[in-house]
Order: sequence, then structure tokens, then C-alpha cells
Amino acid sequence: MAVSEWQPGGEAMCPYRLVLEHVTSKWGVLVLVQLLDRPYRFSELRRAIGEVRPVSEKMLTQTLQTLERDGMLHRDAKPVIPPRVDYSLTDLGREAAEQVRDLALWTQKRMDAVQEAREAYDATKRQG
Amino acid sequence: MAVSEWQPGGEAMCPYRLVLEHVTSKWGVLVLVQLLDRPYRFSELRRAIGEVRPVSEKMLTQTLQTLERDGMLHRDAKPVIPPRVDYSLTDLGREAAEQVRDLALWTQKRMDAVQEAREAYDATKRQG
DNA sequence: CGGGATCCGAGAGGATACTG
DNA sequence: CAGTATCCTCTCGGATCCCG
Repeated sequence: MAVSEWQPGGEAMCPYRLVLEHVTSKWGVLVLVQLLDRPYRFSELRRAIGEVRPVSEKMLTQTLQTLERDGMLHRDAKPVIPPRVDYSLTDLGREAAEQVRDLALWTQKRMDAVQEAREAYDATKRQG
Repeated sequence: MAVSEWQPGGEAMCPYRLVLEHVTSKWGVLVLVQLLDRPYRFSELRRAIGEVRPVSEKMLTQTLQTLERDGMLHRDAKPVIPPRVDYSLTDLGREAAEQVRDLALWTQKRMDAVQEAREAYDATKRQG
């Protein structure tokens, strides 16, 4: 299947590309894969992801809202003091998360091949 | 597997995330999937991708260089006038491209579910 | 034809302060 | 605690011009 067989036009005619960008975005990947483990609360999720790479409240909020709107995850806000909000994957989100995780794992597995290619590339670039 | 079990630290300790971002980037996806079809020349590739979404020469060049450096594709520059450069997937690139394509196809297939989720989300947001 | 170099605007993304 | 609002920085990415 060639790209040319896909829906042509701008983003308006290609809505799936936006979803793809959401789930493969910098923070989207980390959120989805983390939630494959179990449901998380907001701050708990922020701390967990922060072990890989610190994420601002703003970007985590934004990422969670985008993925919730796309139906990838469920937001359960309990009306208590202090507030408690739990995030979990929907069935749709789990399907996405598993594929994203697989792609991440593949990338990790083939990282040595990538490193090798980079060194070869950089070497030929330096000497012309 | 939880995110916390991955390599912690910044990008330096998490090199695979950069590769993941390269292959799932806006133009990376389109380039990889297009090349699954067959090898393409530069301008030919630009025209083909342009049917989905116009890409500037700069971004296509940049995307191709990044993916070549990561060992995802092979660049064959023939020393002729006018210049002729063919791009094709390496074995590594084909593995990546197939997974990216599968993820894109899954997204297209589930697009109706996403649309439904979005409408439900927007509806509840409007009325509180 | 296949790029490289430069300039520029728009949006991503971080830091901080504030709120229910 | 779980956000919201604001400001600010910096990168992404497009437009344009140039070269072998």
C-alpha cells in the first residue's frame, strides 16, 4: 500500500494522522505505556513518567486531555477533598498502547544496529 | 512493562526514544510507508507524499538524512548530470516501516470509534 | 535535479503563580 | 491534589535564494 492510496488533502481530509501523532507524541507514548501497567492518579503518573523524563504539569494535562478526547483513556474524577482523579486505558487505548509499546520495544532491541549505522554514517561524512 | 523499568535519565540515557520520534515523526511516517512500495527518487518521493500533504524540500531532505543516519534507508547518489538520487528501505527500515504502517492502518480502522469518543467528550464539555 | 543556507512566524513546551 | 492561567523561550517547519 502506497501513501498515495491514502486519503489525500490537508489535515481535514486526513483525520487519522492527527490521532497517530497524538499516540506517538513525546508524552503520549510515555503515558500510554505507563498506563498499560495499571491505572494511575495524576501526580503518581507524573512522578512515574518523570523517572524517564520530567514532564511539566501543563504538558501532562494537555496530553491526558487529548488522549481522553480521542477515547484512548478514561478519566475518573472522585468528588472528594482533596481531589482524586484516576486515569486508565479504555479498550481502544489499550490496543493503541500495545502497538506503541511494541514499536518502542522493537526500537530498543534494534538500537545497536542503529548505533552502528550512525557511526558508519558519521565516519563517511567526516572524510567526505 | 512499566515506563519506570526503561532507561531513566534524559535523552542521553534514552537514545531509543529519539529513534522512535524519528520514525513516528510527521514526515518520517509518510516517507517510510511510501518507500514500502518501491525505491523513489527525491522529487518523485516529494510529489508522491505531496498528494497526502505537501512537504517542503527542506523538511524532506532533513527527514531523509535523519532516517539514513539511523540506518532506516539507503541513499544511492549516481554521479550524473543532472543528479539522480534513489532512496530505498534497508532491512532495518522495512521492519520499522511495516510497524508504522500497521499502526497507521489500525488508526484508520478505528477512526470511527475515535470520532464517537470525541463527540461524546465535546458534548459533556459543552453542558458541564 | 538534489540539495545547502538563511530568514522568519507559529506553535510546542517549560516555569511560575494561582484556584477549587 | 489536580488542575488553570500567564508568560517566556526555543525549536519546528515553511519560504526563498543559491550552488554543483
